[in-house]
Parts: sequence; C-alpha cells; structure tokens
Amino acid sequence: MSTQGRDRHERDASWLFLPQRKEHHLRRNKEFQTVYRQGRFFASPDLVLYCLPQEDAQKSRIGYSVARKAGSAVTRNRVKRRMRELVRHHAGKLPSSGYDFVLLARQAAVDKSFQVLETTYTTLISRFLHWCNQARRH
RNA sequence: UGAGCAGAUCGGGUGGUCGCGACAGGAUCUUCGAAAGAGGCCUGUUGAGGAAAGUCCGGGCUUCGUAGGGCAGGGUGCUGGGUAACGCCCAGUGAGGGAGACCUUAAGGCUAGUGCCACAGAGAGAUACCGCCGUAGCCGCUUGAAAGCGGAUGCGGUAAGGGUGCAAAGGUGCGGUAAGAGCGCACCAGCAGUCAGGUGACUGACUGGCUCGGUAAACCCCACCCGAAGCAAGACCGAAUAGGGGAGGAAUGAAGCUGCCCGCUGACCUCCCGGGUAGGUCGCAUCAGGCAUCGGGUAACCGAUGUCGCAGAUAAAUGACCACCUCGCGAUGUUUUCGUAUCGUAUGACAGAACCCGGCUUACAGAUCUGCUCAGCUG
RNA sequence: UGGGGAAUCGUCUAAUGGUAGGACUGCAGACUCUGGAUCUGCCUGUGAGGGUUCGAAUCCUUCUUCCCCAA
Repeated sequence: MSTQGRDRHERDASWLFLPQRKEHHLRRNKEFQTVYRQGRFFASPDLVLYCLPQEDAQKSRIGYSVARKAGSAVTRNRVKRRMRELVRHHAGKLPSSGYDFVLLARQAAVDKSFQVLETTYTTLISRFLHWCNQARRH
C-alpha cells in the first residue's frame, strides 16, 4: 500500500468497517428473507449467525433479530443492544465487504450475561472464518 | 408503642473509557457533485416513563362526506359545578359497609305499555290444596222428642295457621268477629298531598285514605350526546418494467372483420403528456406545556405576572466495561440478643417514546413526607 | 404502530338467563380362541377476577391468552 493510499485510509472513515453505523445495517424485510433462505448458518444454543455472500457489495451489512417470543420489548431491546456491542467489539474479525449477515438471538440468550455471549460469538466467528477458507480452497 | 385510613413525592447518585440517535456550529482535509450542497471529520448541547403498557373513553389534527330536519343504530344515566371534551375530576344527596379515620355505589322511570319469574307449589296480576267458619239437605250415634255430636257432599265466607319457594299482597301488638281481614287503633315501613328549608338531588313537619310483588347490566319510555375513517391519516417528488392519451412519420398504408365497396380495429419508429408501483421527503414536535408567586373559588379549576425550553427513532437511537458512595438484600465469621466485620449484589420492581394531548384501567422492589383514626402504656 | 375478532371436555362443535348436550378420542365391561367391528357404562369442560340477578356459559365490567387485517 502506498503512502498516499494509507493517508487516504486513515482520514476517510467511510472505508473502515464500522458495523454500528446505519449504512451497514440490513433494513428491509426482503433482505432478511433472502439471507435466511439462501444463506448459510452457524448455530449455538444462544445465538445464530446467518451469512450470504454478495459478490458486488462494497460494504458488508449486518442485521439483528430477536423473536417476539423471547420476551417483552425491554428484554428484546437489551439483547439487541448486546449483540450490536458484540459486533462492534469484534469488528475486525468479519470481512468488511462481500457479505450480508444476520445475527439472531434465541430465547436462551435472554438470561446470559455479556461475557458468556462474547465467548459464543467468537466461536461462531471462528467457525465462519474456517468455512470461508474451505470455500476459497475449493 | 402497636394496628390502620387518606393524600402526595421519588423510582439510585457521582466520575471515567469506548460507542449510538438528533440538533447547532466549525474547518475546507477527503468522497460524490458543474455548482449549491450532501456524506465523512472536529467541537458543543441533548436523549424514555409513572405508568412510555393495555387501547377502555374523550379531544386536537388530516382526508372523505354533508342545505336543514327526522328515522335507524350506538352511548351516557342521583344533583350542582369544572373542562376543549369525556364513560374523567371536584363538591354535595340517597343507599350499603366499618368500632373509627374512612370506604363502596350503572343510583332516572315497572303508578306508560309488553315480556319473564325454571323446579317446587293450590296459586308467581292472580289463587283456595290442607285448614278455619257459616249454611243446605242426607247418613250414623244418642234421645220419648227437640237439641247435640260425628261423617261425607253441595253452596258460600276467609287469607289468621300449614306447606312450597329468592319472593305469597304491608310488619308487630291490642281490639274486633261466625271465622277472619287496615275492619278499627298504636308504633314502624311505604305511597299521595300541603307547608317550610335548599339552585338542586333531597330533608323536616303535618294531613290523608290505609296500600298496588320482583326484574329495565329484559324489551322499552324519558332526558342529553354522537357523520366516517385514521399519521401505514394526508401532501409532495418519483426509477425499472408493463400499459394509457396526443402529434408526426411509415402512408398513394401491412393484416383482420369479408368475395367486393363503405366503415371499424390497427402493425413499426420518433417526440411529448399525465396516472402510478418500489423507494424517498415532508407531516414531526411551541405546547388545552412545565415550574414559582399572587388573586378568585369549599374544591376540581380559572385568571394575571415572571421564568424555563424538555426525545424525535423508522429492523427503530440509551449499550459495554470500571471506580467510589448511599439504602436494601443474601452468604459467612463473632455474639445470648441488640449489634458489628468481610464478601457478593443495581440481573435491586414494573417496564421502552413512535402524530400529539386529557383521563381511566392494569403492573410495580423499595424509600420518604403530611394529615387523621382506634387500642394499650406513661405523665 | 393502528384496526378487527375469538375463547365451552384431549379434539370438533350445540345450548330463550333455569340439570352444560352431541360426535370422535380415552378407560372399563360384554361378545370372540385372539384382535377388529358392534353393544353397554364411565371419565373429562364454560380462560381469570369482580358485579347485576332468586339463579349467569349467556348480561355488564376489568384483565389474560390466541388469531386475523393494514405493510
């Protein structure tokens, strides 16, 4: 990478993958449905990570989902905020382009603390990266 | 000190690191752009509730409809007031509950009409089953005869007693009578009228004839109120694809209805127009606003003055981590107990704004304040 | 977010305010060498609280749960 490019990279934050920002969120119900239907998933008792490769996408996007059965509005919001915090903390581990993700919380995730969710999330991500490498080899 | 009643307030605090939404400003570094500007960047400010909930009422606002009135349908239902309005609030009245502070109350009209009151019971707008009493003839007993006693039957009186039932035609007592009955009297309850007080619901006094079941959260009657739908309302911009309208060319017109003529439909290309989907922008937060003081009012509330500016998302912004403090809770140690030490714990209640307000209802760990009642003890 | 509707045995459904009925299922018995079919009997219910009424599945009210529509 040239010095010019690095300057540009440092100053322009739009190049970075900041998944807490709005433009990296999945917004439309249709997009969620396509990810569920055509994507691959990695599951644990607490969380499920769906992913779908998008070849022409400049930025990866991620959506969060908590079922209505999981609890009241307060608990659902809390879980969603924790998931968003997880993604922000481990932003560098996900590819910054070419994928749509959906992170779905199961009912067991309601009672879990942030640290427990963090460990399960990291294992999910490592499994996802392992799958990526396998796919690239083929 | 204990038990309780009513009302009001709060719903952890301080600080730090990283991060999110909105608004304002800055710089002109960078991306897009012809520019204006937008995004990124930097700085600052600000960011959930008492119920934000349920969606049970009422209003604003928007679109549609509408001359006016009525019917239908729905709602409310003691009186007076408050309010933008309400099924809400305040004050009062009646009824019920509590020892009391106080609480509860859909509480107009069955004397406008209709319906219903199962089972039981003789009878549930009407009654005589068992009874009680009178009377008529008959039978039996007794007797010299009459009278008397008993029995069944017919006719009549009665609503005392029995029984049924949630409820049986005012209740209790005395008189009265063949037996009874408000038939008469006293008290009580109810009804009607007159007078007095009150704006009124109603209350009090007197008089009267003595009386006429319950049910309207049954139909209904009476009084008052109500147009419908909802911010995903509505307004504006508007891609792709398909389709619509117009003009011109093709055109001295392809093809079809049809063998011919008229007539009708009308292939392909270019330009223009409007509707409208995806999507986007606005609507979108300055208010029937909060707080303080003063004045009016018993109060709800109203008026005046001053002051404050207090969320605005749209897969939906408040989170993660750390330190300390305070109250509570739990565990452990010590102690007869009071207590005290250490550790853990804000996962330590209910719960997340979605167009905006006024109420109601429901959920809620814990803490605080004010007034009042009852009981016990002490002075 | 807004609007609309429903709740009756394990399931599907009836029931003017007056004993909650029927079908299927389940259990027991009879019949049969055994099973099925058939017959007989039994079990099991008004979503929760409060009110009106002599009496509520039903009327009124407050909650709970579920479903549908608008996208």
